[in-house]
Amino acid sequence: MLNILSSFVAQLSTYGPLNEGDTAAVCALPVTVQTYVSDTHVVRQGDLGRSFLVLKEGFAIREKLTGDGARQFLSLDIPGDPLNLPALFLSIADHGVIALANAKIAFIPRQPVLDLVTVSSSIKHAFLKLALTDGSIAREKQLNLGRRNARVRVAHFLCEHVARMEARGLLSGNAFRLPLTQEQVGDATGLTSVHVNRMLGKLAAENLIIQNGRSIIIPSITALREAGDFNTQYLFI
Amino acid sequence: MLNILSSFVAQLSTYGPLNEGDTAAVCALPVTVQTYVSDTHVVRQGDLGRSFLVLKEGFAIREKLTGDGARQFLSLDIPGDPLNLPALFLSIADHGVIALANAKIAFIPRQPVLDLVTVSSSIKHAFLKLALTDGSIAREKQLNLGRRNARVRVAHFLCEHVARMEARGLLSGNAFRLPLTQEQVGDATGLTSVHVNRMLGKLAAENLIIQNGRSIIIPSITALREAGDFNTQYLFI
DNA sequence: CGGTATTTTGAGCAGTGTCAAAGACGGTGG
DNA sequence: CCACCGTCTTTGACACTGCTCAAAATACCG
Repeated sequence: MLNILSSFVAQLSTYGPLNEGDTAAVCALPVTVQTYVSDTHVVRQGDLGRSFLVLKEGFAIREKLTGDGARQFLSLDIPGDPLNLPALFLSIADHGVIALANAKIAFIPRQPVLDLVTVSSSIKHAFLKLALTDGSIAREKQLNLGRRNARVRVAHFLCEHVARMEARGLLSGNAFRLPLTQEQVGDATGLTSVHVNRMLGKLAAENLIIQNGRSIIIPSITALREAGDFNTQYLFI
Repeated sequence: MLNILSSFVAQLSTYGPLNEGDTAAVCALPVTVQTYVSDTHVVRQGDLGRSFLVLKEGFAIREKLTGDGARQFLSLDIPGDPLNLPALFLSIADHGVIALANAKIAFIPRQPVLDLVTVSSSIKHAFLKLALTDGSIAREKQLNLGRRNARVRVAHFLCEHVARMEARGLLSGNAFRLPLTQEQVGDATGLTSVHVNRMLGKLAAENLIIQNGRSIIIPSITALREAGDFNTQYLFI
C-alpha cells in the first residue's frame, strides 16, 4: 500500500483490471528514488531510455525544443504519471523531462519493466491504454495550440491541470497553487510570459479566477471550463 | 501477400517481430472495405469505436473541432495507417476521421481485433509501439504548432508527409502530389488558407519547392528539411 | 462550355510578440 | 527580525506576424 510505486499502480489499474499478482509484481520492481532541488533536466531529447521514470511527488514537465532553442512544454505531470513511456519501448526519448523543485522521481531499470510487460498481459494492456490516453491528451493540445486564442488556451491549461489533479485526489476544494512561473505557462501554451500575464489578468478581471501570487481560486469551475472550451472527455479519467 | 490488410501488417511488423501465425491471424480478420467519393466523415469525435479502421488506399485525415467549430487536423494518414486505435481500446473516439476522395478504408469489427490482441502478445506489443509512435508524432506537432512560425510549419508539414510516404514505399523521386487544398493544409498547420498560400509562395520563391498546381517538386530535400526544422527521428521509421 | 471550388493578390486590422523598466515577492545571510 | 538580492510579475509602447474581408484569376468537373 505504502509502496513507492503505489500511486502509479493505482493509476495503471484504472486502465485495466490488475490482479493481485500484477500489482505485487509492479510494486516489487527495483526502484531508486531521486529528489530534485530546482528545475533540473532529468532526461534530454534523444537520450536512451535506460530507466523507466515515474513521478512520485511534486511536478515534472515534458518538453521538446526547436532547432533554434525555443521550448514547448508537452505536459505538466503530476504524481503517478509515467514520464518516459515512449523512451522505454522505442529506446530513444523523443522528448526531455524536467523535474521541478522538490519533485521525487522513481527510477526503475528498463529491463525488469520490459520483462514484466512480457509476462503479464494485463499490465501490457494497461500500458497500451496509458499510451493511447497520453496520445489523446497530446491531440487535444494540438487543437489548443493550433486553433484556440490566447485567453482560451490559458483557461484550458488551468482546467486540465485541475481536472487531472482532482482525478488523482490531489486537490480539494476550488483552490490550488500553480507550480509554474508565467514564463513556463507560456511554454506550455505556446505564448510569451508577457502575454500569459495579460491573459491571467483578463481571466481575473472576468472573475473566472482569483489570483494571489501563484495561488489560484476558481469561483466557478463551470464558468472557467466554458471559457477554456474544456471538456474532460479527452482525459479518459 | 495480396491480402487487404497486407500494408497494415507490413507496417505493424516494423514495430515488433510477428511470426507467421501472427501475420496470418491479422490477415484472417473479417474485413469490409468501403470506398469514398469525396471528403466524407467516417467517424465523428465522440463516436463509439465499433470497428477498427485501416486506410488501404488514398488518404484520410484525423481531426478535432473546437466548441465554436474551428478545425484542427491531427494527421494526414496514408495507406497502412490505422485510423482509430484510441477508439478501439478506449471505446470512444477522441477525434474524427475524414476520408478524402477515392480513399479505401478497411473496417474490421472491434471484437475480433480485441480478441487477437488478447491472444497474441507480440501483436499487442506492436500495437503498443504503434500507439507510442503516434504519440511521438503528436508531440512533434505540439512543438510545431506552439513554437514555429508559419513558414517553418508549412515546410515541416511537407517534410513529414514526404518522409512518411517514402518510408512506406509510396513515393519515388522528389515529386509528389499534395492531396489537400490549401485550406486543408491550413487546418493541418493552424493557419488560414490565405497565409498557407503566401508561405507556399515564399518557399517557392526560395527555391525550396517547385509548385505546379498541387504537384510539388522538392529540388533539395536537405534544404527543405532545414527550412522546416525537420528531422525524421520522432517518426521512428 | 458553364459553374463551382480553389488559388492568388491586395489592403487594412487584430492579436500576440518584443523590448524595457518598474514593482512585488521570496529566500538568504547577517 | 531585517536588509538585501535575485527572480518573477506587471505595465507600457511599439513592431510584426498572421487574420479578415474582398475580389480577381485560375483550375477543375460534369
